[in-house]
Amino acid sequence: MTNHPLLKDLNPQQREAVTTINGPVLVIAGAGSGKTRVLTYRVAYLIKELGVAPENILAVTFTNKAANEMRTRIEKLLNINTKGLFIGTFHSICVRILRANIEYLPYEKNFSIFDRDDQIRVVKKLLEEIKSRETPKRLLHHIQKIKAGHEPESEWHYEFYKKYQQKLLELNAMDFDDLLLNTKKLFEEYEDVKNFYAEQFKFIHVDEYQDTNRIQYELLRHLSSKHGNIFVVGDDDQSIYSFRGADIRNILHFERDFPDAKIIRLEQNYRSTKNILKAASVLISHNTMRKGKTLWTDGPEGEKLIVHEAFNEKEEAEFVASKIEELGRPFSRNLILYRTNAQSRTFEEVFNKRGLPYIIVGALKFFERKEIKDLLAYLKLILNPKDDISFLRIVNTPHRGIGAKTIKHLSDYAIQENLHLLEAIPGFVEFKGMKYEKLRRFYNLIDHFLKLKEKKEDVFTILHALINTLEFEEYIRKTYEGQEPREKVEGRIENINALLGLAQEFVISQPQPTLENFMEQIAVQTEQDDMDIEQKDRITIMTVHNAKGLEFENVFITGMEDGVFPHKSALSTTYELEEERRLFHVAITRAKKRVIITYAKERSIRFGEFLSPSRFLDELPEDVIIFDSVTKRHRDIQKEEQEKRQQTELHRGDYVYHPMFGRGRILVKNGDKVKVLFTDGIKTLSLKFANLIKTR
DNA sequence: TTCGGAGGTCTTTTT
DNA sequence: GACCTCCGAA
Repeated sequence: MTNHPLLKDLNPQQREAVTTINGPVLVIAGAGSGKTRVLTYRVAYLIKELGVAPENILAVTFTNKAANEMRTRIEKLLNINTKGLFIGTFHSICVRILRANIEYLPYEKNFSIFDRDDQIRVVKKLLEEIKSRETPKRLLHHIQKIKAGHEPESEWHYEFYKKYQQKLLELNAMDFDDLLLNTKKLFEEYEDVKNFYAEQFKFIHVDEYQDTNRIQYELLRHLSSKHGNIFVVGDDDQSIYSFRGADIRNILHFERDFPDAKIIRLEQNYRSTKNILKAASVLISHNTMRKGKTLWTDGPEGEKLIVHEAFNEKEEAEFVASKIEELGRPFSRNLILYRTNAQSRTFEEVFNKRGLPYIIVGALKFFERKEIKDLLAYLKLILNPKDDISFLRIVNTPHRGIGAKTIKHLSDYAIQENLHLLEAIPGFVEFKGMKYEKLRRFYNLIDHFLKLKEKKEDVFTILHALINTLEFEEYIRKTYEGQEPREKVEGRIENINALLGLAQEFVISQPQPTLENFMEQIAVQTEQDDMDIEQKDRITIMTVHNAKGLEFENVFITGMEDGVFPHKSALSTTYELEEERRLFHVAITRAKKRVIITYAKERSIRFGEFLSPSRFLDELPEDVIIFDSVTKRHRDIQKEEQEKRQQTELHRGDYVYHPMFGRGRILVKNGDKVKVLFTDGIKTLSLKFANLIKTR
């Protein structure tokens, strides 16, 4: 059996992982150790070699993209159709289960799924009624914490959470957390339902186990309660989602939670050079909360990691651009990473100026674009007329002269009559008279589409008619022309067509292309994934979080300053700081050949304040990194300065050093202000901000 | 009553 | 720059 052709391209540990079928298995898979391969081969092995029916296999991935990739790979490997196989994210699988068992829940089958934006709107709406100093974002954070099983911070927070849940129920809507929570509740309250799924899923696989949260863990316990064949893959050193409730203890305590679990370590790395691995290993060894493992490779030693100091973000981007030009084509070998999305802008500007092709992944995802969200809000309202949040979003988009006052009056009437906003319109107009003709027209518009939906028209027909009726393209043109460059406006139009294309594809590929089924798929599909399949030769730019699972020849890790990376909000506790370190570890291990790290002395988001290099840079082993010449000079000078202990008093006539202007001499000193003669002229500087260093 | 412009504030990561 | 609030014009 171990000679099966499927197994010949696996190393001994990978093979063991693939062929250990019964009972709980934890695979600790370091970066680049072939964990995706193990997962796909295992599923293939189950089907092909052991004759397991695809519908008895469940595979949970972290993103929809990963799910699609896995499915494609298995199909290639086995040359079969994987229709019956359950592959998806926790959220997409839960939606399927909820919809199939909706009669047990206080929701209707056409429930809306609220994303973060919708959630904020709900919280805001509730806040209007109560006066509070809390911001919607903070409150939402509290709500999510409570849902994740944390103790509420106060009775008041708990009360607010209850109100929020009540509101969602009224709107026939669930947020992302509810999808998981309600599934869990369903399993706990109806044993038959639980047993049905626990019976069906004889073999359970979970990818990225280090980033599962408590609810997901509990769901897995329920699902594995019959057969106990649970196979999880993860890397505690790559756990980077605790802010969203991921609980690293799930992976750290796996053996305790699932007794007799088999642990398999994949430590051979097939991706990076020795130098890169060494940097990553030494860095991560500073963490205390880890299972501990050592990655090794047969590969070459490779180049050292380069560190470059830039004066500001502009120069940082210029440096990266020059380096990429120097390395030459193909550009697609290069990945640029940063900690926060806000850092993307400078790269965009500089690359545009130089004519370098690039793609920013995830900055503004397809389904988060305004024009797409507006259209989806129409579809959501048509699907679920109780969805007041979507109603409010589009009642005056495109503009139809329905402003805040009108809405307020309608809303008062709706509350008084205990109706939802849309259904309140006819009565309200009758009651208040012709003044509200515009509302009536809006009602007729939606009503028309409700009828189309009831006639079971397909989603393409509905969306197409909607875009035409709204004259949506003209609206987009009118709104943005003159405001934005032409390509950007055309981009918006293209987005609309892309959504239409998606609907068309759905109609062709699905046996029942109803609005309901389309929205089910769309709601949990938050990436731009399939929208951008074109293979072009361009640089990839994204956050480190987005880079998980990817690999590139050259990786630029930018913005390595204290306060940016590690982020300033994560400096106070060891727990948070360790997560930032794992994040940096993820960044480094994306690289196959080269790692280039940059940091800036100044950044416009924190203007006037000079930044210091990230503390993580000091944790990298000295023998595998080199500072480029400019950086080295700056660092030497700073070191010298530190040795001399705190800044010496500066006087007229002193020689000084400035990070951008270089060496100079103080001509005039007046309190905090100094005039300094540099090689390229006289500058007036503030001692507080300029960070002048006395040299000589 | 609606709507657009001006001016102020804040900015982590995402299924 | 995204988002909010405030204010004056239509």
